[in-house]
Amino acid sequence: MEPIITSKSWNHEIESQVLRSWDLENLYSFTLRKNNNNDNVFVIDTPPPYPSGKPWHIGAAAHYAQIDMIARTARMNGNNVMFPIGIDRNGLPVEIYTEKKYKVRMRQMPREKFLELCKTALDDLEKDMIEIMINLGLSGNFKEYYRTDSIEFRTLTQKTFIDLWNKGLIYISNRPNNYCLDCGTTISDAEIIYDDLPTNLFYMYFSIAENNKNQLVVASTRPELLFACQAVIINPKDNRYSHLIGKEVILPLFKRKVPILTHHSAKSDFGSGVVMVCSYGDRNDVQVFRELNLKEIISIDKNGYTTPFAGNYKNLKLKHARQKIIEDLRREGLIEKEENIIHRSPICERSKTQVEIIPLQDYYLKQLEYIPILKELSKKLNFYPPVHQQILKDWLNAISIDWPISRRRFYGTEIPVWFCQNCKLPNLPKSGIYYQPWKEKPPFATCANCGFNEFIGEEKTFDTWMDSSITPLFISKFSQDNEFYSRTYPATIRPQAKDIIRTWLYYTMLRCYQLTEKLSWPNVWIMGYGVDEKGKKMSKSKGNVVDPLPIIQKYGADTFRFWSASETNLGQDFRCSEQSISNSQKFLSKLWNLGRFLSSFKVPKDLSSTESLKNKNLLHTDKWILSELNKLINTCIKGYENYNFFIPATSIRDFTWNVFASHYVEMIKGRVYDDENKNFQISSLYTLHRCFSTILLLVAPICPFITDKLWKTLYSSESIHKQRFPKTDDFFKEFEKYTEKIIEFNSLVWNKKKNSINPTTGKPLSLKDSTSISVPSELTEFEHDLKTMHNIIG
RNA sequence: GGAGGGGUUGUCUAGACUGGUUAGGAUACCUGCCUUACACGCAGGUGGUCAUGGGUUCAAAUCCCAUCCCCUCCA
Repeated sequence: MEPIITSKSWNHEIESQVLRSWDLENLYSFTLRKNNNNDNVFVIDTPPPYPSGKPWHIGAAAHYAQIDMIARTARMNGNNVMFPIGIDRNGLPVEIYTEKKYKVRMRQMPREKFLELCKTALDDLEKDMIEIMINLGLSGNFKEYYRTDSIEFRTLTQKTFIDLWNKGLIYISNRPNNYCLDCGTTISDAEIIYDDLPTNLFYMYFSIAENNKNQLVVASTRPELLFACQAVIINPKDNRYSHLIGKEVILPLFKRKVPILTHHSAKSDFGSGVVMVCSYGDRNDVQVFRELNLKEIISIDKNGYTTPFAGNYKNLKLKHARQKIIEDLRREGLIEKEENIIHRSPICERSKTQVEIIPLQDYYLKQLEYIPILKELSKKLNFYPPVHQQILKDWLNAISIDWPISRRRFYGTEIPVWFCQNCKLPNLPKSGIYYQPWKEKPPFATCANCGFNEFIGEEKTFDTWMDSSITPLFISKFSQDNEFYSRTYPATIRPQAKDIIRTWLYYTMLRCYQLTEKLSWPNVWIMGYGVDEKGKKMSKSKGNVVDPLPIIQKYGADTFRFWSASETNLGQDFRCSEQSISNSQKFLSKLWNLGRFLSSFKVPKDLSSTESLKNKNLLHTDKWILSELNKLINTCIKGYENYNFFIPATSIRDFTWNVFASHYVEMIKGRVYDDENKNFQISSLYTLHRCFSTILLLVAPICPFITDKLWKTLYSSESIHKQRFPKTDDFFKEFEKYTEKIIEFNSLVWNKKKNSINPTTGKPLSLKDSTSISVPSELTEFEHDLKTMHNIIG
């Protein structure tokens, strides 16, 4: 019989045909079965990726490929799988991208216009991501993919804000924040880069208040902030100054008394070991002010001028104030010495000027009081792998302030608040509608507090995590469709990357608990990140980001997916090298060619029935490989139970290539072609197909394209993705013991032939040449197949 | 500075929780082979002080302590 499959290798261009067939069959659609409580609904809280620039990250593509394996695993276990697809589109990265791409400045153009540009940029970036996800074979809901900047999503974000505000969980407060004087705006930590810059370290004389004489030397790089100094600190272990603790010093020039306190952040070996704490020279000052409960003195205004607190030095550009203060200190002999040092300074990513820290009004979501309950809930979370639970645990122990949720940014969900022009108090609208207070009139006429009728709309937007932390609510139609919500919330599993446990995972737990009093999912699956060939994290600034698209186009999605699964264990970082991706292609080729071989032979009818197995009159070689196959099924099921695709991928490859193809197929070749001996032939054909169809089923979640193509070619018109995983049986367990002996014997024969010279050709014996060797007694039951395989005579 | 993860052949990686034959695989390299599925293949081979030092043990890649180095996150 001629093989149905003729091509000698798996052509990944077939993948697009397979994709079309899935679409036509509507294979992956999700609908709740009516009034069915045994629906086995399996909800994946898919991470909505952020289109922040090109190219998309190869590690991210691998991440989504594996999330799809979770969905396919669940389906093959008989679940009704809801696999939503979303795109996260709010926030800062796209603003920066837009500014660069269109060469504009966000604050130097109409807000409306800038938002339009961001949208255009996002649409463009999003297209690429969606295309990659589809081509990767993701079995998600692309027809109704959601965007976090859609009216529906933003309405929900605003609703949750309004609800939490009404519950008293949100407050407005003045707190120090990063501020770029040059750009005239608050900036987030993400916009700060650090640079080692030369500066002067001034050793200044402070006098002890008791006698106004004993002088204490304080070293600082920021003498211009002297007037905002509220304490000097010393390391508690530094015994040079222990006699001064609790006393006061007098500030030079300003003659104000401040206390001498201890704090662990003072480094004894830096400067004189005495540090002045001003509001605010750097991040550490902020922390010390908070921890030592110091009263802040606002030193700089939004325009970069010194405040009236600077006395003689008020209303000066910070630079001028610095010059003047240093001059005066020198003139009065208050400087012991000056040193040139290199200082690690925070720099604004765009203006390249130093970032200042000034207090600004922001919104805060209460989280501190929720930490104890979240700690309890986190114990109930199943982590895959368990080791990463620690990251969440550590974070829950590290949180020290409430969450600042407002940003002075444009492309985000607007904070739905209007301030009364008269009493200045905030007024909130009813939830359920999308509001844009920066350009809209409020949906109410008078102030709830004083009755005045003029308002100013809030211009700030939310931190993007305010949006993305409610994905489990959005996908379950929270507050929209109660029936749907009650059956899809909590979700089943949250798959996500390791580096956003402190943010996405934590914020989702917090927010969903505050809104529903439930844990948003019982299972969390954590993947490591894709690093470059040298093991370093990929980043745009390093320029080592690998674009997944050309790789997928070159090798195909299944190769990419198989590589991703077989590269490293769950949760570990994985190296991305084209070499190893290209190696994965070989396995698909192997699979394809096994299929080609099998496609020459008729498929037995009762292949999938386990019952028929017992009644078959199978030969020993066949029983042996079935015992090994059963071991494989066991291993794979265990791996899939933990959503650890490394285990099935590597064990399937090993079995298929190194046991099934190399030994079993070679052993039974004689029998499958031997039409004279029907019983022997039937036994081998049955076993061949049983093994191969099982392999296809087992690897289907990892390589959905090639398996579906082979499945439909050989076994059924119904897609492999409608099938269940194979079940184990122990019928032939006793044959496992032969594996090692069989491999050993085959190796022995191959070696013997290699080391024997064929007298006519003068070359080593070919594998088809005959030889004489005795089959060991323990393998007597396999003698027929072994002799045919090796052409053993005598 | 704090926390977490890791160091196994030229390169990548399994094994470590639960100590026990020759440390498994992939790739690269070398040698032979077109053998009725596959040269994207088959067969054979070279290559390892399991980071370093110490401890526990009859026995350590594995457990304990210390040190060094790398990566990531936070400051």
